[in-house]
Amino acid sequence: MKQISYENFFTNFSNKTRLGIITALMDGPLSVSEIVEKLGEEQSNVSHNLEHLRKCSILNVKKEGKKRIYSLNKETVEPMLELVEKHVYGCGGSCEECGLCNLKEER
Amino acid sequence: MKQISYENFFTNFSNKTRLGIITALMDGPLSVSEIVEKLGEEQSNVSHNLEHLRKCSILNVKKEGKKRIYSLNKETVEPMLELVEKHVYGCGGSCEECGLCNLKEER
DNA sequence: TTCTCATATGAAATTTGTTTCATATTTCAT
DNA sequence: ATGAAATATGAAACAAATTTCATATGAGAA
Repeated sequence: MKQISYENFFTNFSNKTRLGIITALMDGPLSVSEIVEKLGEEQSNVSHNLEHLRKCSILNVKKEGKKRIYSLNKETVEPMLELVEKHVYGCGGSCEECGLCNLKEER
Repeated sequence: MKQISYENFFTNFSNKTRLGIITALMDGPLSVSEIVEKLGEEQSNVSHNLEHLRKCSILNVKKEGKKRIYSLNKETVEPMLELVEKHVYGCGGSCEECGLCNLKEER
C-alpha cells in the first residue's frame, strides 16, 4: 500500500489565517503589509504563515524595493477550492461538522 | 471579501491517520476492524478519525451485521489527490518543507 | 552613516488537534 | 437472557501547530 504523505501540503488549507491569506490574494498580488491590513492579523503571524505557504509553492514571492509581493499559485489553488465547493454542494447538507454546509447558507 | 472557511474540510487531509484511512480505502470499502488492522492504529483512534471523515462526507458508512463498512467518496477525494500530485510534479522540487518532493523520490 | 519602513525570525506562550484509556452501546450467536 | 465481537464515545493525557512578543535584518531615504 502506497502511503501518501500529503499532510503538510493540506495543512496550508486547514487554518484560518492561511485561508485568509489565500482568499486575500485571489484578487491579485499583495505586499505583506497589505495582507496584514486586510486580515487584521499581526505582522509576524502573517509572515510566519506566508513562509509555510511559500515553501509549499502555494504562493510565490518577488522583491520590490523593501517590499515583498506575494502572489497566489492559482493553477493549484483555484481548482482545489472549486473541488471543495462542488463537494459541498453535492453533500446534501450532511456535513454538520465541517461547517461547509453552513457556509452554503452564508452565500 | 468572501471569507472561505474550509479549514475543517482540509483538516481531513492533513494528518497521517486520516490519510492512512483514505489510502486504505482506495482499493475498496473496509470494516473498522480491517482498517485498524491495516493501519496498526488503535481501534478507538481509528474510530474517532473515521467520525471526522464521515462528518465531512469524505467517507460513507453502511451497517452490515455488527460491522460498519466504510467507503471512500472517490468523486471528491481522487481528483483532490490528483491535483496535489500535479502540483508536486510541477513545483520543480522547490517545496522543501511539505515533503511532497521527497515523496517524488519514493515512487 | 543613520533613520525609518517593511519584513523576517526565534523562542515562549497559547491554542488546537490527536491519541489513549476506560467504558458504553449495538448486534448477533448460544 | 447471557456472552462475545465490533464499534463508538467521553474525558484525560499528550502532541503539535499557531500566535505573540521581542528583536533582528535588509533596503531605501535623508
